Parts: sequence; structure tokens; C-alpha cells
Amino acid sequence: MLKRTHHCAELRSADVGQDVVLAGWVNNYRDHGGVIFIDLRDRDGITQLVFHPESAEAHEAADRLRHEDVAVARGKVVSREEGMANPKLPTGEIEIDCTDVELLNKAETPPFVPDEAHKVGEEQRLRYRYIDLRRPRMMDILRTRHRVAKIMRDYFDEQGFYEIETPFLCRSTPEGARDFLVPARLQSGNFYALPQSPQLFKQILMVSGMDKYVQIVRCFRDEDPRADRQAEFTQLDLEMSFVEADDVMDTCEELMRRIWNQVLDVEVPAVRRMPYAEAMDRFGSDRPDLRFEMELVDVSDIAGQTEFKVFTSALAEGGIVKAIRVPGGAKMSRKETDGLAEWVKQFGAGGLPITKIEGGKVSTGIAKFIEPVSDAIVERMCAEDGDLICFGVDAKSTVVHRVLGELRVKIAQQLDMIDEGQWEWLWVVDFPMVEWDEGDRRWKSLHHPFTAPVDADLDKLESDTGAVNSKAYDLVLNGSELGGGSIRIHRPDVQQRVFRLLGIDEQEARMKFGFLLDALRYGAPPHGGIAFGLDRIVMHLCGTDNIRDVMAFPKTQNGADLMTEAPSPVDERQLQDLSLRLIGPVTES
RNA sequence: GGGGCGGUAGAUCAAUUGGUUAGAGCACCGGACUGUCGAUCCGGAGGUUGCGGGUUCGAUUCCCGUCCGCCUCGCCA
Repeated sequence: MLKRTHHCAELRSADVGQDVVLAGWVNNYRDHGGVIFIDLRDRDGITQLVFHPESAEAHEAADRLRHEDVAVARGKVVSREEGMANPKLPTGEIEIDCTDVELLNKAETPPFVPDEAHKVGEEQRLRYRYIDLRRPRMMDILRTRHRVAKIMRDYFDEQGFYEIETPFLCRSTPEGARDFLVPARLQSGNFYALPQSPQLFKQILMVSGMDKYVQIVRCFRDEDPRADRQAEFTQLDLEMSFVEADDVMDTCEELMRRIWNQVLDVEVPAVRRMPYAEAMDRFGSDRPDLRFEMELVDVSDIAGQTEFKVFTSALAEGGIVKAIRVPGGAKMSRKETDGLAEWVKQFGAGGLPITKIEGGKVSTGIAKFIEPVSDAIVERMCAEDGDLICFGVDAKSTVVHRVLGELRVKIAQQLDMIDEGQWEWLWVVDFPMVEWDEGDRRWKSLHHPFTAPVDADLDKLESDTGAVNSKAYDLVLNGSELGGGSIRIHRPDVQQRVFRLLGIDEQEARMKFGFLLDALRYGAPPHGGIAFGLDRIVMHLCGTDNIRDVMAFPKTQNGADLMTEAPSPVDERQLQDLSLRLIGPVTES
């Protein structure tokens, strides 16, 4: 086999005259009867090969090349004549005048041609992932992903972090997402759980005195996937000793600065901070997208002066009325606003009262009900002619926030109000430690049960649980949560109190987290950390909203790998080894 | 578990209120062509309309069930 000398994105005018050998896949072929052109593609790019009839043997071989054949060719780098350069290719100034070509592997006709010109459905892409990954776009994404991981490792190495691996076969813990279980053959009837995150291990590492830990690690959560969520995903996980929240945030901010600078040549300014309560109040979200306005404005007092039943009955039940002003939104049609009204129902809204502003007054929609307070509304909302006002009304403020929070994003997208080149970073801080779960009738951690309450709130832990804030922080970029973390509890007594108020009694805490409570008793340094979704970071850098695009081998919404056809039934023998018997129907595939 | 959209040639899509032999550009095969680069021109082959059932003289089209993919609610400490 000819030994390759260069890759397919390497050669330029300066290399003219060199004898070279290139190897790769046939991206395209153009047979002109006499001269034949082959676009040879490898991981890095494309170079045009030329075959002239004078090199009879090579010409004849080239004549048989088709899409995705694997070949290696020898030739001389020649300059393309005036007007024949291809400005679309970095290598477009030159071509290889080939004297030899060797077909290394004939390809069957591929199910699809891996270039951007041919559209392919995602199902086919996943089934033939090896071909899909050949597309320059996918190569670029995986290259970016590699670079991000490299920048992370270099950065944390400089900062004195150790990369330490933690187990995949773990103890199942209560709280949190559903665990993926792995039957333990050596202890029949018992199970390991795949880690939802290495949370406990990294805290243990701090107790061990490792000081600073980092890991790029796979995590598993057995919940239904979404466009930006997979059951199996990757975190940048880190933990630091003897630090406070600011230290962790500063460390991570600098990392993001470096990544955005090196990958996109974008400067990340000092990241502002916003308390959770303010984020919810102004944006109806704990991860507000600050690229556009449309803030939530409380109009409960004005709404209370109307006779509009929707408003008054919600207020009578202790609810609130908030509104957002959509600049220029009056141009939306009845059909469009009706569509939004239908859309918000999924978030618990009864409907979506709206009105438009015309001649300085409310007009259309619910105008006839709120006519008497028109001036107050216009003033409070700073509304102008041509605006649309959308109201969020409910007996529960959480519903109002959710509805308007989702709505402002939806409208911003629909009305094209988002500048795609803009990056709005934000630390959300001062989270409540817990929130009340009405369904389960108990307190649940907003973050996780190891998050430290702020010192000033320690006394309120039992007496005013809902008012306790935690030392937690989330990094938000353009309305998406990149990661979150906290300062941890490092005192066993505090940890025990938190477990207790989460409804994890002494015995259960002992059983499930005994090792952590023990570890905290044997000299635990104050510590804290954070975890980022690596996949989400790469999604932002590559400009995709599909997490499957940034994973080499993702799974479908059904949890299937269409290429390997996992999951699959297993032999009866395997089940026997594990002391398992199936009691449910087996899914056919 | 719920809601929505989709499944037709290798791939991407089309097919009138149910009506003749299910079409198109791309890919594939054959031919022509010595400067293309999404080459061009001529010709050809290629279909269990996801699967099962039903209504009908007749179903890609209507109904029921089921499988698969996507979006989403629930879920995601």
C-alpha cells in the first residue's frame, strides 16, 4: 500500500511540484471522458485529484471509483490554471496530477451521500452513524468537542487539579432521577446503580485531602430523553477544598472565558449574578435568557380593580396577575395569538388573556374587560402603540411564572427577536435550599441533599425551612443551564439535620449515606464544586439545539441505539447467572 | 403514561373530494464528452406506500390496532 504523506486539507500553492500520496474516501467523481476528477476526502478536508488519459493505468482505475470508495493516490501537486481554482475549498488553488491510484476498499452504494447537499432523516443518520459521521459538519463537531475537553484538561492541570476516576458501579441512592440498575452476579438479588453523577465520591475525595478534583465523566439517568437531554451524558465534574462559592465561580468563569476565546474567538466579560428570586420574578425562570427583554411585570393590583372574572377569581384565591409587553407584537394575527394560548396550556395555564395597544389604549382581546384600567396598564407596562400585552393569571404564582417564562422565550423565537451571535452569561445565586413538593407532601432539595445552607439561615432549618437559602450557583448561558454546583455541607450534624427535614430518617440516612456521614466525622475540609454538561457546552459552541448532534453514538427517544440495536433480549443462561426471571412481556424489535 | 407531527423507490419528497400503469430531482447502472468542482447530455433499472386488520366495486388516501422516528407534558436530587 502506498504510504500517505499528507492529509486532504494540507496542500497549498506553496507545495506545487511536490510528489505526494493522499488517502481517503471518494467524496465525488466527475468523468469527462478524457480527464477525470476525484474529490478525495479525509477527516480534515477535501483535495481534488486529476487523472489524465496519458497515465493509462491510473486513469482506468479512477474511472471505476464511486462514492465512498476508499483509495490512495500518488501524484504531483500542480497549480490550477487561471479561473479553474475552487474558492470553496481551502485546497482549491491546487490539485494532484495522479500517476497511481490504488483502490483499498470498494464501497457498496451508500444509503446516503455524506455531504451537506443531500438531506437525510435522523433515523437513517443514526442507523448508519459510521457514514453520517463522515459529514464535514459532524467531523467539525467532534473536533470541537475534543478541543473543549483538551482545553479543560490543560486548564485544570494548570490550576492544580487532579483528574481522578470514580466508579461506574455504584450504590443506588434515594432522591434524584431513576437509576440504571446493574444486577450483581456475586451477590444475587442485589444491584449496582450507574452514577447519576460522581457527587459522593468527589466529596469523599475532598475528605481524603485530594484538594482539587476534576473529571470528564459519563453520567446516567434513566429518564425520558429530550432534544437537549440523553439518558447517558457527559459532565465536567469538579470539586475544591477550602473554598467559598466565589472561588468556584471564578475558577469556572475563567475556564469558560478560555473556551469561548479559543474556540470561537469570543470574549466573555465578567459574568453578572442574579438571585434566584429575582430571576423568577423578572423572567419567570431560574435560567433566564437575557438576550431579549419582555420582562414579567406584576399587575395584580391593577387587575384587582377590574370586573374581569379571570383576574378577580385568581386573585381571590391568593393568586397573581403578571404581564409581558411584546414590542411590535400587535402585528401577530388572531390565529397566532390563539396558537400561543393553546400552547401555554401545557404549562398549566387556563388560557392566555391578551390585548393590543392602539391609540394609547388597550384594544382587542380582553380590552372590553380592562378598559377602565387601560391607562394604568399602559403606564405600568410602558406600552406603546403596536405592542401586544400577554397576561399570566393563576391562583399559583409558580404557574404564572412558568407560563410567562416559557412564553417570552417562545415569542422571542417566533418574532425573531434573538441575535444568534450574542452571548448572555449569568450566574444564578441565592437558591432556596428546598421546595415543597405538593404531590409527595414533603420538602425536596432544589439542588441535592449535600448543598450547604447559608450560615445565617442555619437557625431556620427546622423552624422556617422554606426560607432557607443555600450556597448554590448555576451558570446560565442564553437561557440554558450549563451547570450548577454548591458549597457542600461538611459538618455531620448539619448533614443529618438536612437529611431529617428531607424526610430521610436516621436509619435510612445511616443505611444509604452512612459512609458519607462517617467521612464527615473524620476530618472533612470545607469544600464545594460544580458540574457542567459537556454536551450542552458543545451544543452552544456548534450552534445546534440537538444533543444527538454532539454525541458520536447517541440514542433515540426510545432509548435505542439504532446502529447496534441495543438494548436487546439476553440468553436465559445470562439471566440465570444473575438470578433473574422476567415477569413482564419482552419488547419485540 | 398523556398530547402533537411524521413513516411512499437506496435516500429526500410529491400524488386533487378514495379512481387509469404511484411520480420528481439526487444516488445507482449503461452510453457520450479532455477542465469539472452539487459537471453536463442521452438512455435504463429500481416500489410489500412501516406492519396487521376493517370499510369499499376500488385505499398511499377513510377507520381501528400496532411498531418505529421526532417535538413536548409528566419525569429529569
